[in-house]
This record gives sequence, C-alpha cells and structure tokens, in this order.
Amino acid sequence: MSRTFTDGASVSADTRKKVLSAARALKYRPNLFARSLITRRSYILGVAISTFDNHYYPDFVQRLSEEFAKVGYRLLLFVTHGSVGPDPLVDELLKYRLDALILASSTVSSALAAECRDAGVPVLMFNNIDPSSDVPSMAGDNTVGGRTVAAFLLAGGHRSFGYVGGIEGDSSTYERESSYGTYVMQHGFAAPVRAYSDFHFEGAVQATRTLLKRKSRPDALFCTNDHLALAALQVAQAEFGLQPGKDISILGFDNVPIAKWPCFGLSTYSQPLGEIVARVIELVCNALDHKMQPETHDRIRGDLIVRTSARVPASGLIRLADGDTIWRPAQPLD
Amino acid sequence: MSRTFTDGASVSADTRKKVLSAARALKYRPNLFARSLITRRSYILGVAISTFDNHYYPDFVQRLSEEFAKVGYRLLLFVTHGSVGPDPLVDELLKYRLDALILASSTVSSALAAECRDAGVPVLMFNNIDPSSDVPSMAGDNTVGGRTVAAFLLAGGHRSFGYVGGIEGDSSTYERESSYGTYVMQHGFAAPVRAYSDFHFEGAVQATRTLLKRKSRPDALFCTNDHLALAALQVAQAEFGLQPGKDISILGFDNVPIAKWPCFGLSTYSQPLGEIVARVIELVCNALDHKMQPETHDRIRGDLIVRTSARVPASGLIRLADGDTIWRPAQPLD
DNA sequence: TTGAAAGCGCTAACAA
DNA sequence: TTGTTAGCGCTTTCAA
Repeated sequence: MSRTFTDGASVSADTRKKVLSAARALKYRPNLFARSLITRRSYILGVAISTFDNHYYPDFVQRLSEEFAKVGYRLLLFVTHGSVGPDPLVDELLKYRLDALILASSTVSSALAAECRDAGVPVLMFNNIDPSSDVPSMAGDNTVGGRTVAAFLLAGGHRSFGYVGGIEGDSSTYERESSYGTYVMQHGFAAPVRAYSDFHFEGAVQATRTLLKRKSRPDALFCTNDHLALAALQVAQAEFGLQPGKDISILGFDNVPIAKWPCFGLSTYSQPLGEIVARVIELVCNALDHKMQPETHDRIRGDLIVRTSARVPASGLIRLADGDTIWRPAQPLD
Repeated sequence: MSRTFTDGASVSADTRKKVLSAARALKYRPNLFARSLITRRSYILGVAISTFDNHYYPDFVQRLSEEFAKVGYRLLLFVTHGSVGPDPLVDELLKYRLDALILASSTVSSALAAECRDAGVPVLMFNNIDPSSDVPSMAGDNTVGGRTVAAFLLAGGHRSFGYVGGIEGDSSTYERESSYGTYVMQHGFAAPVRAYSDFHFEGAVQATRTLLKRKSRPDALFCTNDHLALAALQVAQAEFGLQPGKDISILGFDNVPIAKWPCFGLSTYSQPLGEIVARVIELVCNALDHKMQPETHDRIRGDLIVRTSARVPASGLIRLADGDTIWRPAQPLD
C-alpha cells in the first residue's frame, strides 16, 4: 500500500510494517518522478554557475548541497561557462521540473531569470543583482564591503588607490568599485586607477601589471574578488619585488578557503557562507510554498578579515573566537 | 501531437510546424519526468564526491558537467562529506532514477556501489579502486605515477625519501605509496618515511612537520595529492626555511589548476582531466546502453609535470606545446 | 502520417 | 483504516 511511503497518510502500524518488509524483499523503492507527476515536487533544485575556477563557487555549492540535503533536496548542476547563449539554457533548465532555481552565474541575464520564473519556477539570483529586475536576489553587501575596504586602507595610511575589477559592467564589480571609489574621493583622494581582468587569473595578472607599472603607482589595490587578489599578490611580489602588507596593500573580497593559507595571508572582505547559505535556504523554502516576495533583494554583510597582505591600522581590530581578526571602523559605514 | 517532440517519430513538416508554434504560444514544454516513466531515461547522472576542498574535484565535476551537457545529461550532486553513513545514501541515490552513478568519493564503499548496481543503476567508481570488487572503476595510473615520481627523484640525485599520505588504507594513497616505496627500495635506498594527513590541509601541515623534524630529514617528499603537497610546500618554506627545488624536492599528484601558480610551481604527476573525463563519458554511455563490462578497471596514465618545487634532472625533459615541461624516464616504467 | 487508447508508477479523492 | 479508481504527462502500439 502506497500510503506507507506517503507522508501525511494514515496507515496502521501493522500494515506499514508488512508493506515495508515486503518492499525490502522485493527491493522496491518509490519512484520519485512518478510521484512528482502528481505532487508537482521533484525535490530537485537547479544551480547555475559559470565556473568553479573562482574557489568561492565550489565552496558555495558544497555548502548549499549539504544544507539542502538535510531538508531533502538535491542540486542539479548547470555550468554555463560564461559563453553559452541564454536560450538553449532556458529549455534545458525547464526540461527538468526543478522546484526552484538558483542562478549564481554572473553571465546569466535577468531576462533568463524572468523567463524561468514566468514558466513557474521560483528563481533566486545570487551574487548578480539587476536592480531593474523584479526577480528576487541575494548577494554579499558589496556597497558596505567596498566602503569598509576603503576605510581600512585609509586607516592604514594609504593615499593612492587602485582597483582590479572583473568585467566592466558586471554588477558586483560595479557595486564594489563604486562604493570604494566614492568613499576614497569623499575623503579627498583621487579616484582609484582601474583595470579589468575578465575574472580570469591571467587577466588579473595583466591588470595588476598595468596598474603597478604606472609612474604614479598605487600603494593599495582592492580586487573585486579573492581569486583576482591572489593573482595580484603574486605579481606584486614576484615581478615588482613588493612586500604585501608593507610596500603595498592588497585586498580581496569573498574570503575563499585558501585566502588564509600562510603563503597568502590575504586580507579580504568576507562573504559569510554559513549565513548566506542559511538565507538562500530560507528564501527557497519560502518559494517552494509559493511565498517568495519578488521584492526580496537581500544584502548579507561580511567582515573585513585582517591578515598580512595589507597594512593593519593601529585601532579597530577585533579578535574573533574562530581565530580570525577583523577590523571595524569607528563609525558604522551604512 | 506528442510525436513532434519524440526523436524517431514520423510527423509531417506541416503538423510539426503547427504544433511547435502552438507550443510556443502556450509556453508548453515536455515534462521530462513523465517521459522518463515510460522511456526509463531520466537524463540525470548522480555524482558523489566527498568534498570540494581538494581542487581536483571541482575541476573534475565542472569538466564532467560540461561534457555530459553536450550529450544531454545533467549531474545531480551528492556531497558525502566523508562522514555520512552508507545506508541513507543508498536510499537517497536510488530515489532519483539516475541513469548512472559516478562515485568519486573515496569514503564510499564498494559495497554501496554494488548495492546501487544491483538496484539496476550502472555504477562507476572513480579514483577509488577496490580490486576485490566487480564494480567497474577508473582512476589515474597510481602505480606508474608513483614509480615515475620515484625515478624522477632518483634522477634528481635524491637519497632519502618521505611520503605524505591521505588516509592509511585509502586505495589511491596505498597504490601511490607502495609503487613509490618499492621503486626506491629496488634501487637500494631505505623505505620512505611516512606520515598521514587525513586528506586535510591541516593534517598535511602536521604530517610535513613530523617528517621534516626528524634528525635524518628526508630531502624529497612525495605527497599523495597536490592539495597536501601545497601544504607541505608552505611548511617547508615558512617553518623550516627550506627552498623547494633546491634544499628539498616536493611533488604532488593530480596537477590541480593552482599547482602552476608561480608562487607554488608545484611539480606533480598529472591526472589528465580531458582524457579522464572523455573515458568516463565513454564508459557511462556504454553503461546506458547496458554494455558496461564489469571487469573494466581503467588506469589513465598522466605525466610528470616539471616545475620548480623539485630538483630537475639533467636529462629526460620534454617541452610540450601547451607550455608545460614533462619528464620521461629513459626506460618505460610499466 | 495520424488518431485513439493503454499504461509507465505513483498520489489523492472517494467509498467502504 | 483500507480498497478502489481517476489521472498526473508522457510514449508506444495498433488501427485507420
């Protein structure tokens, strides 16, 4: 009797036991897809990412996978690789009856997101905000992050600033850059010199070279993510003989696992993955009950993790229980 | 008419066009799960990995995902995280009607694999060989790899050897270690001193310390994978003041993307991902046609990639078109 | 080439 | 609590 395997059904303990043992004998297992035909639940979530090159994404996907597994959901992976056109992707995504879709690829347009949503799949855009779109989104707090980095650098005594971006026009690149630049300029300094990397390691190497070869070389570099900052770090050291934390300050964004490796000691504004994933789960679970507010545009605040790649200010340091040291400005920055 | 969306069906071009345009108007899309009920094909493949911490796995999963996407399959992700007991996992895996299952987690037992196979799901064990099991498997060529590393170190003039393993008893740790050790001993040297890391970065740090603190310190360290070798590299440099490639040689296995970062320059025995993924696809596609040979136990040979973390021998160097330099022994090692 | 009908494995609604 | 039945959206077979 199928009720044995259905959640809210009434079966006597006795029948239940019998059915269960018979099932075991026959190696019977309920077919989720047949079930999904009538319940309209597949227990499959789609996750689109453009690449795992940036270690933030494997970390994110792993945490997401573990946490969703606890509530009975699995992730179906879509690697968009940046280059794939949007249209075939929509068909691919919609072919599987996903309970929800998490779009963590900055190359995925909000038009695609809207199309999926209109097809009845709840969509969440992750780390890729289109303010003009009404698709719900979530991201680290790029604005507060950019400002905090700027304030940290100012507190460290820096006077000339550089910025290594991903792609010009990319939303996180833009938000981090403009809040950083604005803060610096509000305090009387010149706008940061900028170069873009296309989000690739090699691109970041080139961009850093461009910036450090200038006759008025910036002595502080903010990179739009750790992956790029790690490249910048190596260029500054190996090619320019600069000692990070002393001759130059280099900061990233994300706090990827390897940022804390002793050879890097990358100071960075964190995206608190635990909190972020918890919030994603909350939003998606709401969406599954058709309670997603389209106007949700969450920004999760992180912290400026202080390590060795940037000069450390005399004050504002806080030692955390997990061993990390963070920096907080005297005045809140929001 | 449903024949429009079925592959080998006969429809007139005219009806087809009409159906297609009607479908567009109604935003109709075929339901893959309903289809799978009758065709018994879900176009979903399960991939179990224990963690993304070791960069080899995200790289592997990404490539796998991209290549399988080309032939119409998507990956459903199972992160086993090492700790999960096997039984609930089986139920989870079998709930989704996976067309095949790729078990790339060394913590997954071959008993679990056999159980899934008996339930009718073709299974491929990846990088985790149980010779006593008849579940088909695939892995890098650990034996030739271990021997090649040993020969390379010998050619570099090393005389005392160390080994940093993952978990004692893990199949790849075992195979790499024993072929390396055997080769060294066959050439008249003492067996390598060993320490195990539990596959974690911190564990590798500890293991390396143990090895380098010995009064008769090994001057060559082979680590069972790059993730561990990268840790060893940092310990040797920062804590022991040893310059890799000069005072000590450190080798890894896998050739993960960051191994070539200039700050590491890790010499390593590669797992050629392109070839490996192509072979996985071939095997799985055979399995989908129920043509999987259970006796398949492929070993894919890699190359010793020469960079800066180990002394480089005077001869045997070959410059590749992609910019890498590899080392080949005078005599083949198999 | 097309229409009609059976049935894949399940849940949900209705009786008993 | 349990048996029965309709039907989820599709493919496949059989006739037309």
